Amino acid sequence: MKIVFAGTPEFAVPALRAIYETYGDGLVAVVTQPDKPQGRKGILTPPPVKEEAIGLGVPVLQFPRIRDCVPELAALHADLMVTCAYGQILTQEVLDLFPMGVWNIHASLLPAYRGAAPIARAIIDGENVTGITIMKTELGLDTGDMLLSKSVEISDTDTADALTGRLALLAAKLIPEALGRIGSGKYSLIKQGEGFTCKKVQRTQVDFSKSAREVSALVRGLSSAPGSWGSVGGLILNFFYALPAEGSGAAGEILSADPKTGLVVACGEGAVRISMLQPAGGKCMADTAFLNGRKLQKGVRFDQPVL
RNA sequence: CGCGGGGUAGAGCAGCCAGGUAGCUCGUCGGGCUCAUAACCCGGAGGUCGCAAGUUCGAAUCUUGCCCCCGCAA
Repeated sequence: MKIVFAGTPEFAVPALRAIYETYGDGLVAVVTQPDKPQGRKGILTPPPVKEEAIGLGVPVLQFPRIRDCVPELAALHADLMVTCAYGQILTQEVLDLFPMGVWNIHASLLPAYRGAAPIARAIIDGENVTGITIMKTELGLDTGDMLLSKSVEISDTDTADALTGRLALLAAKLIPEALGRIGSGKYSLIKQGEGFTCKKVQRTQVDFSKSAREVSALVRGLSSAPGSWGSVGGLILNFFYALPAEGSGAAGEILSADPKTGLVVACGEGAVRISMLQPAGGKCMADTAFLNGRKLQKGVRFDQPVL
């Protein structure tokens, strides 16, 4: 069975590795997004999947638009393709290249959270369970029939990073099993019910008028990318971790800001302790470390987002 | 040449503009007090002030060059 793997970010790396370990040379090529300029200096950075593929010695293909590169893909004469956070929409032409189909690894329990950023969305929404679904890819966005899925619990202290890591490992565990079934031809698919599609998440200014629970979920869901932030006294702070804490006050009011108790900010309902943050120009640090050097006045309020 | 912040003790910062004894908070180590502590009191250790050159009697501080880190934006 000749397999092509299409994926891009860190999330796809364990799955790629699992396929390589199971099928070895059966993994004939890895398709990934082109290197993108990153950072202030615009350094061209290869996506994680590319680096992993090179390490494994698997040929790498990077198409600016995969739909324009059907001949190159066809030349591989592969039997099937696995996609995992590849980052490009496939066309029917692409799908038709693979006799055994194109299969997608998606980080949610479909039909919930189709589309982009399912992991961040699940945390932000306060879900307590999500998972991995492996499904047949069709033209609709994550609407194909499901082969198998497995759930993972979300704790109310989870960050997107942590959850992404766990889901990536689960994906790596499931994909060999899925490919085994597909290879044997003995499998059945389940149709998806009514679902919804979510959009990409953006860097968001925290609205402290929401409840502590919601604020915490937002911060954890966007940590560490694309991030949530707030501004107080002309200072921009990126938030990495926040949990509900004791206290109450006007939304955005700093209830405590000393190195012992940490940074506690009042929300519309309850309060949150922002325990990991990053000042503009600085590194990510604990609130206690931050407060050792920068004094924040108790009672001062964080700016509310302008709508 | 996209805009901007920064590099001073293990951590986070002040000091720089108006050169002249290396400071603060936290941590750490030792001692004291307390039934107790995110408590308090006393004491100690710990620093090539990013690197190099220059100006000067004297540079963390002024000048020039270089290295590194980071926030936005893309």
